[in-house]
Amino acid sequence: MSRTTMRDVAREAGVSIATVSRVVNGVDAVAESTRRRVLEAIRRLNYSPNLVAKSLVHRGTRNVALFVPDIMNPFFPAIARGVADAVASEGYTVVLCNTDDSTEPGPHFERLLRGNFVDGAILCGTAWDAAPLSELIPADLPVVVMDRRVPGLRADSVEIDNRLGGLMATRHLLDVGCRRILHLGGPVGVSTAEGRLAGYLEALCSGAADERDAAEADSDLITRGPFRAESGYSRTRAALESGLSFDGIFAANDLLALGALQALRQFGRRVPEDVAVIGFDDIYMAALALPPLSTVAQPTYRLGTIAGRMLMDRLDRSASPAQPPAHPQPEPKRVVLEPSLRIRESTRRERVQGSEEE
Amino acid sequence: MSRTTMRDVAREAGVSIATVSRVVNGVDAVAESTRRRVLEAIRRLNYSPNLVAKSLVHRGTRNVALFVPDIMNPFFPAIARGVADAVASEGYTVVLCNTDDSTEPGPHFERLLRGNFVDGAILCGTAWDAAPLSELIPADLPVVVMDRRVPGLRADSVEIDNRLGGLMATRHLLDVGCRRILHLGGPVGVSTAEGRLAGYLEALCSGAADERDAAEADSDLITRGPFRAESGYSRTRAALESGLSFDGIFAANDLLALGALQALRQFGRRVPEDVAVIGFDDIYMAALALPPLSTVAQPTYRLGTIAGRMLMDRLDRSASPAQPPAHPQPEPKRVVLEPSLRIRESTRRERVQGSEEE
DNA sequence: TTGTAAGCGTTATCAA
DNA sequence: TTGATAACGCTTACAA
Repeated sequence: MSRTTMRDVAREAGVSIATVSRVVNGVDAVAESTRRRVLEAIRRLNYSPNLVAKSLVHRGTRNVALFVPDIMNPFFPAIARGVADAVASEGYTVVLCNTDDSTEPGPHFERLLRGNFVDGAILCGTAWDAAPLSELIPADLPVVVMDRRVPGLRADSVEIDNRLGGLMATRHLLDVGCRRILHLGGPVGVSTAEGRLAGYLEALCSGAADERDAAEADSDLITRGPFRAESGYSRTRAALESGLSFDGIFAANDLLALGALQALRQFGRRVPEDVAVIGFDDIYMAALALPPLSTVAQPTYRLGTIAGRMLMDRLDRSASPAQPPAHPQPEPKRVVLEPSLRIRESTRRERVQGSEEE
Repeated sequence: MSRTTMRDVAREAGVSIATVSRVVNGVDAVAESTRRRVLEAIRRLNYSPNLVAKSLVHRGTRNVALFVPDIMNPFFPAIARGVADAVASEGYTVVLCNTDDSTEPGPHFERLLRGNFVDGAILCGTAWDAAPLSELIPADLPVVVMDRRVPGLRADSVEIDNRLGGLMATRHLLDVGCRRILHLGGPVGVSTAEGRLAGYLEALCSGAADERDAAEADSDLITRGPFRAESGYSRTRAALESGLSFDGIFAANDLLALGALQALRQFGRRVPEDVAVIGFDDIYMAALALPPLSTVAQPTYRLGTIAGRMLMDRLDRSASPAQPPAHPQPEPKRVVLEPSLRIRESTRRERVQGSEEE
């Protein structure tokens, strides 16, 4: 009834369990004849080693945990795939957990990380504070944070330059002639949202210094809320109904922008003629939108592979016996990638002035 | 340096390791005073139990494996989420593996299923044969198959009625006046693709019996190939270039349909006026396409939750000590869901005759 | 109510 | 080249 074990194989082959272990792992050197006998017994019994037992001895499952807010959100599958591919090359598999934007690590986190079920973890887009995290994460378990930052957490991180992205988006809108740009911002306190807003403000301020008629940085033009399409829809609708005037929208992500597009269409505003719209992320729906949505692209798959690699590096290091004497753990690494502008129909209109940029 | 164990807690609290186990698991009854001492020691030492060791004793990790072709394919995230939610309610987590349409189970499969790293598995859209699978899958490890069927494998399964879906799609096209319907089929031998094609043929044959001018079932109108957008594009383009005449397209999935839309646009064919197009799956991009794509919707999230639940049921059963005497394992269950027609712009034109169906 | 000790299925050390 | 045997961290009879 139960699965066959090494003991069974040993009995079948008439050798000790230690010898079976040796041939299974290919260590030590076994006489060719016994080796053959053992292999034969393994085949006959259809044996395969129990990795849980192995993990107990080695103190390492070859699993890593990946936490994302929601795998159904089109931003995350490519990241998940990137991580999976990166770690698969070292024989690791990924345990996927949806956090649903919970404000603190849940039971899954506890179970996996503290229960030794994974050797490392990647936190993507989580909204958890550094304090509870640092307390919960075992000292010997490497973690890499991506997308959102977790200020104060001592961990490797990968992200894009969100400020720069916000700057690029807003400058582009200014370039195509927008003067009053509505910002559909992300949640307050979330690093990605804050960065994009900072870029927006920076573009507006430096823009005003130009000779061109100053674009306005009006606090009425800034709204904050969840990164969801409905929120983009309702906030744009509210702006439209309140009679607020604006000729451009910079949405902090594509979902928000898609919602905005819908509201605009409903109110008979033409895009890009009446209002130009740009989003952030470049999820594939962006290219398919009506009209196709300009956006600031993130290299999601690559972000995933980088995070995966960083984790593998830490794992290799902690596995190697030779600890450098100075720091037991090297300083956290931080990689910041540059986003890139993807211009499509939603902002394509004749330039107001100069500034060639294709 | 190493993680704190029960032994440490026992020493700290001045009790035996068995007692610590008792209070951690809340069994047996411990004197309130010692219980408090143990709890206090746990807190001081920041102890949490090692689940790998626990799994070894209990012969069960609370993990299940989910195999999908590619989590980046928009059809799968909702399934993954459905599975995750269903199993999370019983304290299970999911290990995600991308199979990339490999023709046989890879090392991950071996590792996870045979290495006792998961208690069960869900195979979604895999293209593996029953023979290697049944040999590889341990007898005591429940598996549920979804999306594609694996003929000959003794396992629970969840799927939609693909033949019915093909029938509905084709009938709808006939209803809006199409007479020569190009079928962009999926790969040969894949159950979903075969089912949809069968429905297409059935609709055409029964349609011809009507008094209405017979729709043609021309073998030139049937193409087969991978479920990918590029394939839909190139096959449609080839049909267009060869001068083949058709006034409707039934694509075996949305990705194929999206590709077809692109080719049609490039050749100046109007959709739906010149050719009506319908897809299959209802991935969210479908609604955002240009024009919005009619399609046969699959309840993906629900498919996932059902598969997850089926697996949980098997797991509960195998955990319970009371084995029914007759069959050690009850017969495989099979649930087949009905797809539903989602009509959008890509087929919206005046009906040719009767057949109200909104 | 508590402790001792025998597993769970491996690996690894030490003798033989 | 092989075999005992003590871990790995926990659960669970069985005794006390």
